[in-house]
Amino acid sequence: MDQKESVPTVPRRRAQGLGRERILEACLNLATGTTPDALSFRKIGKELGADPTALYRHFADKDELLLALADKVISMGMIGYVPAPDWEESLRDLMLRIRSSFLQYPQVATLAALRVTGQGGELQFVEAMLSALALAGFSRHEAALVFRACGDFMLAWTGFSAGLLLLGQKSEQDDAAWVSSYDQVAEHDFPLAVTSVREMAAVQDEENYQFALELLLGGIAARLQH
Amino acid sequence: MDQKESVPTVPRRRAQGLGRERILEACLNLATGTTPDALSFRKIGKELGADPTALYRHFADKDELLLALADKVISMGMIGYVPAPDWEESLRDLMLRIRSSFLQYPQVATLAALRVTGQGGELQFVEAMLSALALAGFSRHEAALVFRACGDFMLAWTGFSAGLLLLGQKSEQDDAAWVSSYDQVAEHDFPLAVTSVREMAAVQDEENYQFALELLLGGIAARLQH
DNA sequence: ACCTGAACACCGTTCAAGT
DNA sequence: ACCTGAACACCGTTCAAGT
Repeated sequence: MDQKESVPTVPRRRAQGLGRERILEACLNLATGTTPDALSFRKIGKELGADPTALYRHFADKDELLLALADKVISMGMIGYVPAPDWEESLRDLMLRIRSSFLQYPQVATLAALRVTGQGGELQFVEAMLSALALAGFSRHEAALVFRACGDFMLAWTGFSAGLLLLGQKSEQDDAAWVSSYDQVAEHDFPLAVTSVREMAAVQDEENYQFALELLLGGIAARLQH
Repeated sequence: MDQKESVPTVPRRRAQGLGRERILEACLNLATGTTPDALSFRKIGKELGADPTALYRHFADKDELLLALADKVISMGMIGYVPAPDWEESLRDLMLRIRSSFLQYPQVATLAALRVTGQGGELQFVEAMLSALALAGFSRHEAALVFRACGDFMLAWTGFSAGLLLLGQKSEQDDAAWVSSYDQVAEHDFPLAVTSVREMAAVQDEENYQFALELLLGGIAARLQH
């Protein structure tokens, strides 16, 4: 009630100050979409209406900014998650929702897929995964191994997919070149490759991930029956 | 025998000319090791004793150079491959040998894991994979789906692993930070994560890939039994 | 026909200077 | 306490000029 605390707690106080939260918001805005280098300091600065180097006042370097962004993206992906009665359903849900959250911000996904944030969102995800694996009946040791396999499977493939999104039309050119180059190959030398190239090139990344995920989950289930 | 053709065909003719082969060799030399940006045009030029921009005389751009490099690496990985009597053994072999060939040149792996070379090495790999899947009894359509799942699993994870190699000690710092940050978390809130973090962090990437690969192969085998 | 070197538009990061 | 702007050492790529 005195002069110091009389400033009302309306959200717009210190609106022109930078602050970590405002910076992270601006970064997520920029990271929607598939522009490579969308997250350069110069572009973030422009988005914020501030000098690029002002960011160093709030984050030690690009790395720290990136990890904070990544954890935010994981947290957003965990919103609304509820464990299913079936452990396999929970695993599937987790490995789809974090992936799709990352793919909304491809630039964050490519840069942070191989990093450990060590922060809240990641903790939620890890706890949920381990909980599902415990429910499945895995021992603590086995659960740790299966978690790493699943987690890195998801992160590796998500980084891969995000890279494809950022490649954009270059990736489509690759697929076209795949078909046309195999068409010029002697069918006698590579009969299976030449016959199947169209079918293989037609597979879209998202269905491919889901198919591989089912294979992986199938392998995990098979492992439970000794 | 006349003056034009009298130059002996010893290997050292046009030794100072650049040529695609010499450039590719120099690139592979530079790409051994885990230096990020080892394959910049300026560094390649230095390695060759030529101006960086001279490369544009032999490759349209960095992309074309990269695809040629990637295909060379795949070809090297296929050397000595012989199909096993067991289809599962062949798949495993292929998905380990191409990975390990790429990981000898991490810089090539990160840059080219999500590209299609459309060239000879890739053709050999694709044909060998499809051949193993046909032996397993998969239909043409199913084989195409399983190939894409296996191929992209291998490429995605290999790109992931190469990225870890290039991160170097930063990646080790991440693992250390993983353990220490979870140690500061209330065990009541995240009991499983806090209990298992050491065990999870201890898993090495190579064993992790091999474990996940076995799960995937298990899932494929399970799928064959309807 | 092939190579050179200056130049352009970008990076992340540092640091002295401003307010 | 926070922000600015010039500077540094890098990128890939283009282009006029050399031989």
